[in-house]
Amino acid sequence: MALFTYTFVNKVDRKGRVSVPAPFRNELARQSFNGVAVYPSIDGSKSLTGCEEDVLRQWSDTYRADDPFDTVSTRKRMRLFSAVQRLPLDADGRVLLPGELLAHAGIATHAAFVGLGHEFQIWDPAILEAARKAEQGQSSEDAAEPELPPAPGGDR
Amino acid sequence: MALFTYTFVNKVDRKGRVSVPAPFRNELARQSFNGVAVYPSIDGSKSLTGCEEDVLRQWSDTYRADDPFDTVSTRKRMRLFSAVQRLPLDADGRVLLPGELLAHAGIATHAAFVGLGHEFQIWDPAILEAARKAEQGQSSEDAAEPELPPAPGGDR
DNA sequence: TGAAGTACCATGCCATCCCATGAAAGCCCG
DNA sequence: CGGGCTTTCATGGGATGGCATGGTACTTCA
Repeated sequence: MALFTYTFVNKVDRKGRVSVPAPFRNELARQSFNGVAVYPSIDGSKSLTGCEEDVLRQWSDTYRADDPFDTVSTRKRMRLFSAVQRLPLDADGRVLLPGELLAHAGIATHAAFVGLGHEFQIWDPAILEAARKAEQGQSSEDAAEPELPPAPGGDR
Repeated sequence: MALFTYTFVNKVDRKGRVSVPAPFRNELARQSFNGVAVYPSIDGSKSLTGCEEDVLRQWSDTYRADDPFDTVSTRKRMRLFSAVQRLPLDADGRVLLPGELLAHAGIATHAAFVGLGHEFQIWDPAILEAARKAEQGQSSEDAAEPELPPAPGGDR
């Protein structure tokens, strides 16, 4: 299974093309589909989420057991799956981000690929920076959440 | 599980390459990925932390089971994975430390590899020395903590 | 025929690979 | 016990290939 780490900032050209960072590409290459599934992040942030097709399939399987009358499940599935685009990688390892997705994430000239383990997000660098600052301020204010554990395992 | 001990000081060449100490390398060789996972230390010190990639994989596997709508999980994963870089070892047992990581740790010409058991840290030798001194002064003040044993010599 | 999208080609930088050097430690054999 | 040989490491430099990026030609559909 893929493992995405680190944050890479690449340039978006006039046509909306971006190079997917080579380490991410290598992870994606382990699957059959030569590309990436991208959709607006569901955590409400101004960003996109990218992952392998397999991850979506796995989630779909867990929802399959839901009661067909469960409207919450339906709403979640709509939010999750209805906007997913499968973007193929070109010969040079780039994807073409549709204007719709670029607009959602507020991306203009640069895109930050942020590794989140089994998936990753795509941000406008400035917006990402602002979100990080906000997060930091918040966690030091409310002090409800303890600092990230230095040891593996920790507080999950 | 790997066990990292002792402190080694190695040189960083003009390209940013450093030899990982052979004893550390032998510990890392027990896993499948021939490399190290490195990230800015979470304790806030001007240093980097290195560990096995397998540890990251374990973390990622446990997070994968989380509900995609769990925003807390997403925030945690952002903090965990977005700054972790997986550095491959070259044929001579060296890694290339990216400029960003070098800058964070204030490393210029030399890097001190400090064994911490299941993980290790990478410091600029001078900053490490200063941190040890500061620690010593502090612990002699409150006298709660026993003295940190004086580090056995610097560069081999 | 024009515009948009797609495939292909070109370039420059940087990381990776490969080889060489030197020092130190361990080993073998006398 | 001692001397020489071999191996392991750390370190340096040069060359090659990958990767990010920009541009051009071609195709497709309106």
